[in-house]
Amino acid sequence: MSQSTTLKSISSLLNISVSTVSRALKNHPDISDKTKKKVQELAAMMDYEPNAHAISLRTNTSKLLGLIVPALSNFFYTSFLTALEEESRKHGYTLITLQSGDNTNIEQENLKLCRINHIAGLFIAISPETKNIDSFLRMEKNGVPVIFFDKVPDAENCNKVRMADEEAAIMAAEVIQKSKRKKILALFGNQEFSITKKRWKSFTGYFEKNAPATEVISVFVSSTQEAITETEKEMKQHEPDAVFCMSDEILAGAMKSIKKLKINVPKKVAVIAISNGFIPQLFDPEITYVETSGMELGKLAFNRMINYFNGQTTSQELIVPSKYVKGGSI
Amino acid sequence: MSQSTTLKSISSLLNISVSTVSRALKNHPDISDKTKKKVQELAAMMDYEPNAHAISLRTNTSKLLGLIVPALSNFFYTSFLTALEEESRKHGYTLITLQSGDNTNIEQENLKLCRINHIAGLFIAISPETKNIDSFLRMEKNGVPVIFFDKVPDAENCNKVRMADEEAAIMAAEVIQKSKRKKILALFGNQEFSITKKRWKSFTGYFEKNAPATEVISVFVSSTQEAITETEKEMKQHEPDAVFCMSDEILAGAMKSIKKLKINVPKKVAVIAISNGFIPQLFDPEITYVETSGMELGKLAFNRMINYFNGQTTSQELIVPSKYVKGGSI
DNA sequence: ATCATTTTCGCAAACGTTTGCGGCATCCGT
DNA sequence: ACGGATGCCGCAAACGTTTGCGAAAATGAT
Repeated sequence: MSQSTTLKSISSLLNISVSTVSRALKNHPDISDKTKKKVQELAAMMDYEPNAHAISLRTNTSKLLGLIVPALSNFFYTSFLTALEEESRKHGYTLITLQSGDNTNIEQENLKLCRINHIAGLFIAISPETKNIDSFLRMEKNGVPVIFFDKVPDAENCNKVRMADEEAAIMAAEVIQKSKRKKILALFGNQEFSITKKRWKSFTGYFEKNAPATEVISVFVSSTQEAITETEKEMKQHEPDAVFCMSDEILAGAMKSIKKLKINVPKKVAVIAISNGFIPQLFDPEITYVETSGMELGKLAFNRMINYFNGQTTSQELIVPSKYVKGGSI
Repeated sequence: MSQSTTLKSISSLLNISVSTVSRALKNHPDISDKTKKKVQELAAMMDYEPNAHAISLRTNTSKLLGLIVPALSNFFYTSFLTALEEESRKHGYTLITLQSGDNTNIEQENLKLCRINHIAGLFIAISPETKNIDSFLRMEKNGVPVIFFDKVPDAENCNKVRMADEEAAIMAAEVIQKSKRKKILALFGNQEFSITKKRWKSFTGYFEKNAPATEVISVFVSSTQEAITETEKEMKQHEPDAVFCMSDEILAGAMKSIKKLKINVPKKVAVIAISNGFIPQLFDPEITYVETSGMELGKLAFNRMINYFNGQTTSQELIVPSKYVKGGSI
C-alpha cells in the first residue's frame, strides 16, 4: 500500500504544524488567509483526502449508516435501499448493507458489525422471530438512533416508519366491495409478521362491518411457491370471484395459477394487490393495486434519521399513505 | 454516546497492561494461559468488541469492501449484491453499497468515498460514459484490488468477471434458428455498453454465418419505455415471427406491446430472452430464456477478490457460463 | 549456587486526526 | 512608552489498537 497524503506530509512540506494544516483546511478563523491559501492549494495538488477512520476514532462519530433487511431479493427492500442510498450519498453518509435472511442469529451478527464499525445510525426491518429488541434499544441508549421500518416491532418506545398497512388493505377492500364480488380469496404472508396481522385484521374487518354477506377466505402463505399451490387449490375448491394479494411475491404466485387454470381476469375473477409497483404492470390486463412504495418509505426513513440527529429523539411512528393505482383487473 | 469497553478499561480492571490484554485476546504465545483465561473471561463479560476504526488506522487494513453499481433498481445488480453481501458476511467482510446512476461524476464521488473509508477491495460495474479507468488502476496500484464486473472496460490490464455474453447470445440464436423463424426483431440495450456490443455482434454474426437467409432487425433501446414503443412500431411495420430481448427490462417492455397487440406467443411470434431468471416466469406462456445469473457472478467476483488477497494479483478475465432455461414461448 | 535460557509481561511509539490551551507577535489607544 | 487586546500559530494529549523491543521473573542445566 503506497502511502497517501496526510496532514503531516502537507505540514512538513510547508514547515508548519499539523494543527495549523488541519485548521486551515476547515477554514478556522484562527488561521490567516495567507496560510489558508497556501495549505488549501497544496492539499488540492496532492489530492489530500481525510482518513475516515482517524476522524471517527478521534471524534467518536462517523458518517456510516447501517441497513439490515431480511433479504435483498425482496423488491420492496431493494427499492427502499435504492432511495436510502441516494439520500445518504446526497447528505454525505455512506451506507453499510446487511441481510439477515430472516434469521435472528445473523441479525445479531450484523448488529455487531454495525457496532464494530461505529455507525451513526441504523435502519432495520426485523426478522419475524425477533421478539426481543433490547439490543436495539441499547444501541439507541448508546447514542446510535435505530429506525425500524416496514417490519416493525410492537413495542412503543422506539422509532418506526412504515406503510399505511391498515389503510392499504381497506382501500383494496373498498374497491372489491364496489365491484360487487361476493366470494374473496384473500392471500396473506407469514402470520408472524405484524404487517400481516394488520392487513388481515383491516381487510377482514372491513367486510364484517360493511358487507357481512361477502365471504372472505383467508389463506396465509410464506413463499411464492406456496402461493401458487394454495391458489390453485382454493380456485378449484371454492371458485372465488375475487383474489386479494397482500404482496408482490404472492401476486406473482397467484397469477401463475390463475393463468394455468385459464381463468379470465377480470371477467371470471377480479384481482387486486398491495404492491411495490412494478410487477402488477407486467400482466395483461394490468393488475389494479394499492401502492406501498419502498422508495417513499426510504426517503421518509432517512428524513427521520436526520431529524433525530438534529435533536428530535423522542419516539415516533411515521406512516406513508397508500396510493390507489387503477389497472384492468377489477 | 456512552463509552464502550476497550482494551484499556479491561487492562485497568485487571491491573495489567493494554498490550497484554491485546495479545491475550488473540492468543499470542507470549501470554500465559492463566492471564489469557482471566482476560478473555472478563472481555466476554464486558461485551468487549474491537473498534474497527482503531484497527484500520493502526494496521492500515480494513474489512470493508466497496460495491459501485449504476442502479440497484436493476434486477441483475440486486441479485449480484445479494450474493456478494452473503459471501462477504461469511468471510468477515462488510459491504459498502453505492449507486452511480450511470453518471461518471457520481461514480468518481463514490470512488472517493471508498478511498476515504479505506476499503480493502472494490467491485464495480462502470457507467457507460466511463472511458478512462485510470482512477481505478491507481487504486489497485495503491494496494486496493478492483474487480470489474458485468459492465467491464475494454482495457486488458485489469481484473474482470462477467457473464458469457457472446455465448448467451449465440445460444439464443441457435434456438431461434432451430425453430425455423425467418424474421427476427432483436432488441438490445444501450449501444455504448461493451456488453451490448458483444451480444449484438455474436447474435447477428451467428445468423450471417449459419442462416444468412434469416432477416435480423436490430433495435437499440435504453429503457423499458423505449422498448415498449419500439416493439409496437416494429411489430406493426415488419411483423417479425420472433423477438429476442437481451435483458429483463427490455423483455418487460416488449411483452407489454406484444400483449397489447394481442399477438399470440409462440404461434404468431416466438420470444426468447437473456435474463436474470425471475421475470420470464411471470408470463404465460413462460418465456424461454438464457440465464445470466447475478448471484453466480457475485460469488465468482468475491472468490476472485479473495484469491487476489491471497496473492493472485495478475489480471484475469473470468467468465460465468450461461444456462438455457426452456419455457413455452418458442 | 551460578549462569543461560525461556517464559511472561510492560513500555512506548505509531497510525491520522481534532482541539484546548498557552505563547509569541503585532496592533491599537492613551 | 506602556498596557492591553487581538491575530496567528504550535504543543501536546487524546481516540483504541498493534507491535518491536527490552526487562523482569521463572525455569532449566551444570
